[in-house]
Amino acid sequence: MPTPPERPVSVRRYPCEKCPLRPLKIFREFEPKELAFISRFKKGELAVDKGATVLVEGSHSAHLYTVLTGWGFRYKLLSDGRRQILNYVMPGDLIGLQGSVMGEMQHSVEALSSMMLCVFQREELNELYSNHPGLGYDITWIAAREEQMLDENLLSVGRRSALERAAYLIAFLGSRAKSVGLNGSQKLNLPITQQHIADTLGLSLVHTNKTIRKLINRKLVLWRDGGCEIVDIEGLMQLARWEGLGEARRPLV
Amino acid sequence: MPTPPERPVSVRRYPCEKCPLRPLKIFREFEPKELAFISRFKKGELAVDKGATVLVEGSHSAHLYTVLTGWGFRYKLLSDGRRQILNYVMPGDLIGLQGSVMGEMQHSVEALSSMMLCVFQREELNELYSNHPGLGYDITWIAAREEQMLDENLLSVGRRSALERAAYLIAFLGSRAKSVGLNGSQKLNLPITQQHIADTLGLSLVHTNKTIRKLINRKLVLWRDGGCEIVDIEGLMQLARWEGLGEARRPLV
DNA sequence: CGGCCTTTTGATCGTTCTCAATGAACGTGG
DNA sequence: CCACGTTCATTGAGAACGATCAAAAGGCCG
Repeated sequence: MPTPPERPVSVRRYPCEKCPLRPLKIFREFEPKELAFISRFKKGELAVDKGATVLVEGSHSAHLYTVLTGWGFRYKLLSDGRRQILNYVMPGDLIGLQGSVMGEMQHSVEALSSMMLCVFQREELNELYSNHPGLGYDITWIAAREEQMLDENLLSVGRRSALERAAYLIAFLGSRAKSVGLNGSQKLNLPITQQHIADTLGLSLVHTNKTIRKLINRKLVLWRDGGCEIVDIEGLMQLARWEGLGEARRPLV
Repeated sequence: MPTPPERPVSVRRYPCEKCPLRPLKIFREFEPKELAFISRFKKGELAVDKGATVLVEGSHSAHLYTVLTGWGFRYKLLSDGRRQILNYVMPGDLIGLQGSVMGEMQHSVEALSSMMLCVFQREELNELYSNHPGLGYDITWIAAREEQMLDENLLSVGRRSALERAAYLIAFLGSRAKSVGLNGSQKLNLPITQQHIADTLGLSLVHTNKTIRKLINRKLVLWRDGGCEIVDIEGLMQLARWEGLGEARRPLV
């Protein structure tokens, strides 16, 4: 049940100067001037409920968002309802760039948990490019990183077996979550259902279930509390023949 | 047989002012200042033989290329040799942006036909962003477009049947080729083997052959002269439930 | 002519899908 | 507190799609 996007709340509980994400070592440091611009660029915060639709394919959104907290996913639908999840979004990720740059969203975004988003005004992107070329470069960097993740996903869906695919996906999400500090102590808990995994891997729900059971039997993951917990990420990576994400520091807009 | 990238030839048979691509209606018009910068940004031309490797996964290329003529494809390999073709490149496309922006190529690029590439110096990207924000924005635009194509491909490989996938791919390549004027008269001829199609769709070669035969029997395509000829692109799109590419004019760097 | 690459075909195998049903966990309203 | 609906996970059986194996045919080029 798609919920229409809320209008941004104007309350700003997280001023950019006190951004909880920025101190993470994975993000590059910003010049004070850049930070000041970002702070001005930011129009407010938007709270999104679990299950709500953040952006809809075909819409012309006037906004660009950065995820502050929570998880979501990008997906596309075929006209008969088949769904393909393209990628997941988590804290620090930019959403809606495609719509901002190319005019119309070609995919939808849904919240996997409740989320808090920073809201930016699409029109001011031009000013960003004009006055802060470093930030413009950063946006390209972010787009290139998204492309890299998609390449990896496409390799997986196209050429890995069901078991390898599942192992890859879980290791991939675990690595990303860890890099933004989403691991309570050591254990990574992914807030996704098996239906999400199926729609990401291009498999049926039933076969996905049987595949995950194999991962559980191999003591690579656990399934509890309605989500997936990673036990042995090294084992998952080895099974999937996956090298892991690059460790480069990245920009946070 | 991967051929190491040649060093750029300095001969410039195609000065930017006389670029054969720029007049095409699909590309947006550039300011004289922008054109002058691009012309200075361009370091030369590189001729690549059919079958040669243009960029290698893992390498740190100092160059960024725009395709002037010819076809190629981007791909990734698993350690046991399974290959996934990620996307195709044709005139007007930028290649190597990932390597330029993020430091290391995460995929390889191979020439499907002989190609002519415009060579740009990676280091000068910063100057581009600083002095020509409009061009910086364009590069982001190009990256977002690539992401959009990948989304579409991922949907296809993940959720379409073999027949739909093949129809989608051929229609997709045909549409792109047409938009850059690669249709000799009306007929579109794609210079790819069935092995390429198989590696793009995530299918085996044998099954790909049988699938293409069905398309031929339905009079949607022909196969001749070692390549694919499109007969009925509407029929292909309908079979794949594909809406077609957006018609927006795009930048050409 | 002989060798290579690509396409084609048939036969069999196995992975994954579909259908159908059940079970477990949770929240809600009576 | 319990009955009920809902969502998500699980299981079995049979069917279908696509993979693999093997072989041959066609085209191209030296």
